[in-house]
Amino acid sequence: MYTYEYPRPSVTVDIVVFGYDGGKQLKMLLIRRGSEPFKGCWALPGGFVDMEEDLEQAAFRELEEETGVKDLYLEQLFTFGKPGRDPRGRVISVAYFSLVNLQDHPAVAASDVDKAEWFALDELPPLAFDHNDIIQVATSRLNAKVRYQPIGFELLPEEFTLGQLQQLYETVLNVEGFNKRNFRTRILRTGILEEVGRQKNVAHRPAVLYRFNQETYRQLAEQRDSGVLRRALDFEI
Amino acid sequence: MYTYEYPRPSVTVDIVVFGYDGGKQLKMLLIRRGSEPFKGCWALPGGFVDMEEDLEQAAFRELEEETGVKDLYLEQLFTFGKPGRDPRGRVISVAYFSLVNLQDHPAVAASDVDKAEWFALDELPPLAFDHNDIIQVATSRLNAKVRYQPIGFELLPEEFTLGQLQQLYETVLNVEGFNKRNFRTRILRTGILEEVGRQKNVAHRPAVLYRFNQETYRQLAEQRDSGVLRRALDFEI
DNA sequence: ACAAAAGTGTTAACTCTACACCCATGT
DNA sequence: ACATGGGTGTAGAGTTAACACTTTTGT
Repeated sequence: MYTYEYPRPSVTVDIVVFGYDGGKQLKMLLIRRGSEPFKGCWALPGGFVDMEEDLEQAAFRELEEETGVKDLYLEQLFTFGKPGRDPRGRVISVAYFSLVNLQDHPAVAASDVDKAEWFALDELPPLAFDHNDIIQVATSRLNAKVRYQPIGFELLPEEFTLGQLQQLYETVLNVEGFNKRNFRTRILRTGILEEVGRQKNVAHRPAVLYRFNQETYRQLAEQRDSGVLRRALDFEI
Repeated sequence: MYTYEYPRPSVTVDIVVFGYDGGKQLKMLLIRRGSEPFKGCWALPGGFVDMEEDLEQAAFRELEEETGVKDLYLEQLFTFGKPGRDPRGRVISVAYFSLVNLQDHPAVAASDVDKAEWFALDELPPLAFDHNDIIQVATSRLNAKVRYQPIGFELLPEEFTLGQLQQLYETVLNVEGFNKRNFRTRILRTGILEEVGRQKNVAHRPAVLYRFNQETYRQLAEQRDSGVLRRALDFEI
């Protein structure tokens, strides 16, 4: 038992993971709750922060424990703390946000009774707590992020074609039929893609495979932030 | 006394308020701590979240209690939770962020022993806790925000000239000598400024006074977010 | 030969940049 | 008259948007 002079809230983390498999739908990683409250209900992976671990560490730990998903990049999203958002009492939750490709993160292990699954974004089940609000904020963030950061880095496999990248952008922005010519010109002029080969065994002209050059990206982002470059690194399509 | 089955962290809010007075420096609102730890040291305004209040409410309350500053717009910045950031034990702090004009928020009341003061950004005193880190994150956020949101809304008095707005942008972006012609064209074409009169009693051609039209801004932002407009509302100067 | 997707050339409309210049006011 | 900051015209460079076209592969 732990005793304090003033009442204290509990602190949790919740993790919103968007996954992409090359199709026309983004997916999201959810778990089925094995215990009360909301037992049997779908929810975002997450749980209580331990006293000696950093918030981000807690997010990595809970995510792996509950879904088996690991080795990803987490970004803090927002902290939800409205009184009453959790029936167990005052619970403040720091939400994290991630983008992964489903090929590299297919494993969805179950810890004990919980179950984890990828859901298409437009077929999400009813969710526990205020997790709909959290997903709403995450979706807005993704839509904003796509305009100024190269999300392909995270959502596509290591090597990809410009066609795949364009399909991804159309999926995330929920539009169709970007002009191929102009999409290519825009992406390539940023200079952050590196040719690494060609497709093999496809029933059409094999596409050039590209890889994101993280180092080039880092340098350009730094130059932009320090004001040297003004209009570089514009991911508006 | 309050007793729990598992240990719990404390949760605080800290508020980063940037102020602008028309000059070449932004200012920041700090308080002098009247109690341990870091007694006598300068720090961001902030304090413990009450059990029945929302996080944002706590930020408003602490800010007013400690500095007298109120009636401002707060935006959540980031949550800092590294173990060891506070000598009192595990303390997780949700940081908020605000922009105000100093004319409308000059009052800097002292609650009991604490003192509150505006400091020029490049003359900040040594700060308590990890408040330097928090300010660092806030400064980055401001620099990013200036590119896609009309910060003049918050940092300038209700009515202002394009000259004042340009001075503000030069201050925030830390550059000099934007081309006046092009600055004007860019700002005016967004359509979010509304003419409200002319300067009086100035020793030069009186400038047109403008006001931000919040309603127009809201509509444009909505259209952009829903994908109707693509390149509207670009605040890149 | 065909289907399928990759990839290219080109042009008219538009936007950006830079610089020079004019304007209205108080002293 | 002049200092001061407000405000405008414009041309050349650069970018965007749109469309039609060519290329390379497997079947």
